[in-house]
Amino acid sequence: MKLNRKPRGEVTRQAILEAAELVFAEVGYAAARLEDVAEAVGIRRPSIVYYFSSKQELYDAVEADIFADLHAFSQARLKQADACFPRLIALLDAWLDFHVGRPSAARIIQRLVADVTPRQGNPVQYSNSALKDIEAVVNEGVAAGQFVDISPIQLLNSVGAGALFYVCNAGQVGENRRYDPADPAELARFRALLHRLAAAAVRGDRR
Amino acid sequence: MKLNRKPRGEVTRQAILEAAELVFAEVGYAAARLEDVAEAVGIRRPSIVYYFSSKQELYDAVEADIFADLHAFSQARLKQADACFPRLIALLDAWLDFHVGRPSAARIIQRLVADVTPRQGNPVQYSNSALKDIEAVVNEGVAAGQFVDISPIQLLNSVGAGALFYVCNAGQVGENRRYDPADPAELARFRALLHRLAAAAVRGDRR
DNA sequence: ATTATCTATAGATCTATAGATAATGC
DNA sequence: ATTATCTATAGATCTATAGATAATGC
Repeated sequence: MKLNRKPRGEVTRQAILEAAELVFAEVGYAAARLEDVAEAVGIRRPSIVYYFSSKQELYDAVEADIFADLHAFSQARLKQADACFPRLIALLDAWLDFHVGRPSAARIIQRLVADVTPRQGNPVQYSNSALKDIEAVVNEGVAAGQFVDISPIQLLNSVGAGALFYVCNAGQVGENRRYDPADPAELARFRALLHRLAAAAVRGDRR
Repeated sequence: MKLNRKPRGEVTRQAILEAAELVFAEVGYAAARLEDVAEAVGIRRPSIVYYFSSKQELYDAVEADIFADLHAFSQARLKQADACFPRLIALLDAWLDFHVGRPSAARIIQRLVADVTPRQGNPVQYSNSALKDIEAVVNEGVAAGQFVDISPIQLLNSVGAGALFYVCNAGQVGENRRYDPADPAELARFRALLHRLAAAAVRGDRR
């Protein structure tokens, strides 16, 4: 049989995927040049086609990879929390840590949100797992009577958006406001802020 | 004298600016085609050059216009509030209402945040006014001892990001989660949520 | 033999530019 | 005369494709 389809090329394939993520993140799909991806990998541009038959297919693979990893990362964190609110915090922390550790993923998602018609017809083809993650956690809390009645999407758009902005905006706010999102003190401060916001979002106004 | 530089062409110039904002918002700078801008205006592509000498210059004009309008809109709202917290709310509401009323502007800013090196060297060339607006309001509240000690940029990245996401994400969350950001009930709910978050952000954890 | 990578080039697309022409206002 | 718009085209870029060639593993 000739089904052993995991030979040496797998290394190249993975290298292309990683390089492509960086390039797409930096300049976006349209401005991204396969030439740059190839150069980063150390191969010639047409060799990419051996693994990904088109630019779109390569981009799709990158996006699919990001959301698969984000989902797996989130689920691992969620396993460590039982109660409703700690689970929400665990998910938000997972997103924050994921994006801080992989800013290229954050930028790609940030661009995805900006697009009017992403994924041609099915905008959540790859992102659906993340949406379902937060829906599950929020609905669970609401059902248990521990959260006020809040829409998961509204929570996503407010508190959830924070992790992306925190990572993407670091170098965008001008020379004198620039910060390092991975700096422990800076990150701890932002995390504490997000936790306070999450509490305010689901526990209602208790002032 | 021949300095009366505001003739009939002004109408065309404005039309180009508006059409360009829509096109850039929809697909981003690189994928935007001047052909589409021209078509929307009802002129031929090369005529654009009579008003804007290059694609980049046209884009810059769009971005400058957006931030100038956002700043003016914000200042008008801020005039109506005196106390520190109401001023913060006034600013956040201004941003929310501005983006809801002009989603193309929201998308362009959303893309701006995703870019790694926007504005080639000076990323805040046009956005600085917005950053200064929120800095002023936050620092004012902190100085008056009415807000906890919070970084304006962290507030921007958390609560401030919400307005953009709320507008941009409306059609991106899948068929069954889609919403209309301009729907009064939906908007009122989101606004109330943002207000709660703003309170939690600046007033600290008072539970 | 199969897998992986390369050279060379066709084809598509878009911006920018040159230069002609039409419309408008004194 | 000045202002505004058009036609036609050069030039730059990038992706996709065809087809050759090299490297690897039985």
